[in-house]
Amino acid sequence: MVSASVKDVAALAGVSVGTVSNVLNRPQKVSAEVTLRVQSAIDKLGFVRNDAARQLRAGMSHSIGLVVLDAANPFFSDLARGAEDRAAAENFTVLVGNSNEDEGRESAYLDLFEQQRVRGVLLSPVGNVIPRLEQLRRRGIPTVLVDRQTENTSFSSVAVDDLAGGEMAAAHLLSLGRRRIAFIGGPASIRQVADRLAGARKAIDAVAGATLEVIATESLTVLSGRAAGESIRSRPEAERPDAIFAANDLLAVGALQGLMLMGGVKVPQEIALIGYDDIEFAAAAVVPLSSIRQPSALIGSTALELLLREAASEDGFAPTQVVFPPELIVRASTQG
Amino acid sequence: MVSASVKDVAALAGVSVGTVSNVLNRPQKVSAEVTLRVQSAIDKLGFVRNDAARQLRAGMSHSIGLVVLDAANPFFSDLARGAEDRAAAENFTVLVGNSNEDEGRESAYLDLFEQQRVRGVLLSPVGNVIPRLEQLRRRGIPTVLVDRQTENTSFSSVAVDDLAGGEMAAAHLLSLGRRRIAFIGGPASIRQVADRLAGARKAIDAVAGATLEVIATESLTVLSGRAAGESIRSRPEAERPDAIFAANDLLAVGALQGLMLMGGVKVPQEIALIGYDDIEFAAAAVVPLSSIRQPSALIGSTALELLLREAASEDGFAPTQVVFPPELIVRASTQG
DNA sequence: AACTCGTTATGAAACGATTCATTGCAGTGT
DNA sequence: ACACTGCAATGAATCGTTTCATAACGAGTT
Repeated sequence: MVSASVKDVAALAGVSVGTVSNVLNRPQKVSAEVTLRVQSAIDKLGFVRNDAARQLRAGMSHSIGLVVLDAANPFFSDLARGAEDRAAAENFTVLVGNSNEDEGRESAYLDLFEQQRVRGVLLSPVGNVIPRLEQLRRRGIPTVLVDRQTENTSFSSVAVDDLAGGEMAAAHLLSLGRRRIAFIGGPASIRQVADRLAGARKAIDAVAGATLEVIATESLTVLSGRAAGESIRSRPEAERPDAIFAANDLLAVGALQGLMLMGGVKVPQEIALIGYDDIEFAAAAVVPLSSIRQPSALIGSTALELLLREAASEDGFAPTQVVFPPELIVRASTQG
Repeated sequence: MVSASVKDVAALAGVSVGTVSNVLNRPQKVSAEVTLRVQSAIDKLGFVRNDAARQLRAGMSHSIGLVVLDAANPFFSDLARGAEDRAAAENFTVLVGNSNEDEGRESAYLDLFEQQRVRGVLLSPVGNVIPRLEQLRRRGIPTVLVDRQTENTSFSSVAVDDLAGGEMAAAHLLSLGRRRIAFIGGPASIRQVADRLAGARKAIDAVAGATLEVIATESLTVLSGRAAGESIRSRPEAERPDAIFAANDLLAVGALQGLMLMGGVKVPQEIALIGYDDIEFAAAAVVPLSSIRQPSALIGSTALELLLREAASEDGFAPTQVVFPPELIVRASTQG
């Protein structure tokens, strides 16, 4: 026998299976003496509940499915952590799937979660999943979208206001007296990039004499940022911007390297620099980076809470859109 | 009714439940005509298999549990990816738990995995878990240790030879003609750190006139590395080492920053620098970093394969220890 | 016509935990 | 002595899938 069942425990303790179950789930219903006997039988046999049987009977699992775009991205691992901690507090487990920005993998994880009868799904979507999510909902599995504001208000979502974040970053640079601002970022097809740029433009348009230059990059990586930084450094001094807003911290770190290479441009004296995301590495850069912080863990925990509330309520739950404000973190790269 | 069962499908298709199950699991046993009828019933009802019921019947799940020390560490996320990909190929799912170097969380995940009746566990251990693993084994759940060579040969393990890696790194520096080597790393209680240092010492002792200086750090972070780098830069030129081996890439990146600050020490002209792990960021550093690459994804996939083999075999499986050789990656920080 | 295969399809049993209507029993009150 | 209350414990039924011994049926052999 590989593992003991309630039946074995009941036999050894000389009680019925129902009583064993009561000891496990409603201890107050069972007399102290019997509880003791059952407990010692459990210990002796090394009994461990079979989750599959519990779930089958319960009809639903105690798990939440989470699909992220990129498990290696600190933003998502923080988000996942936030969700997991919140879930643990409610006695739920989070199953994490990494779609790697691939629609096929995303879909495979949704299938898996459906088979597992998860209580709900947290999703940072790749493609147009709305029809699939509507199907899930019809089968009693609610979804909350994370890191994406959606036009479709029939689903709950938790996101950060990237427009406000972009505005905040640009306004900070303007408040330092900088007027020739460069935005580094791309591809423009990524919503976050577009929103952050739009926010920056809004702030800059509001100040007379301030100009915005957009330096497009192919990706949101350190390498792309470095190339952008180097191209700025190689310009005649008069043609350089006096401040840079990078669409994320990886770009900013790269830009910093590109600018400082060979005793080049001084940051922040000649060019002030601000990034976005406030990843752990930002504070540890050669010149500690100012950044716009996103409450990644809070996004995760909030999304999970919304999801559980939605799952608990009978149909007719009103979808809720939560948008967090970003936060400005000032460090050396925009000081002095 | 929230979701349809085989019974509903059978009724609609006008066949027995056994036949529906056969369509799902042994299609060749069922006539084409019936298969068609069942399939269309499945589609019409939106039937989705209930995994809990399958598992209950099967007695074991199709999942593998994986507990890592730090989900945010690229090394572990790569390892997890390797394991997941290999698992997917065998139709298994990997449940990832993050112990965050906490014994309590580690233990909680092992409990959870046991309740889920996972097929096996992949573990990067925190404390002394051997007794717990022996208990698991007695209950039919095998374990493979990852990223840890263990004296205890009763369990399979997959790891990298850190001694050889350290030796390789130091030998590379020596081959450049450098003789005053500094090792940056700590705390010494971490086995990986100790092994890498021991390997370096071995290589250095073999070369007459070569010296090794150990600069202890509190942690394996960018910040610690930077402090070490700055302390070296602030020395009189004659007392500086001519090469540095950092215990991991985060330290190396930090050291690089500390050295280059304010047009300081030139890397690699004045001081050559090599790190360890070959994280993605290493290639993107101000001066691209040489490093010792660990095959993280390969470790994950190999561990998973060992585990499945062990799980499939009846008792009496001979535990296997796999040790991978590290690989030297030469970049600008040790060239020229 | 009786028979043996071979191919399909059947449906009851089993997996293990939980639930709930029911029973047993001791104690109270009349 | 009887009824009543309340607490403990019982055990059969249930969840949905898979399995396997059995049945049904048609085709081919004698």
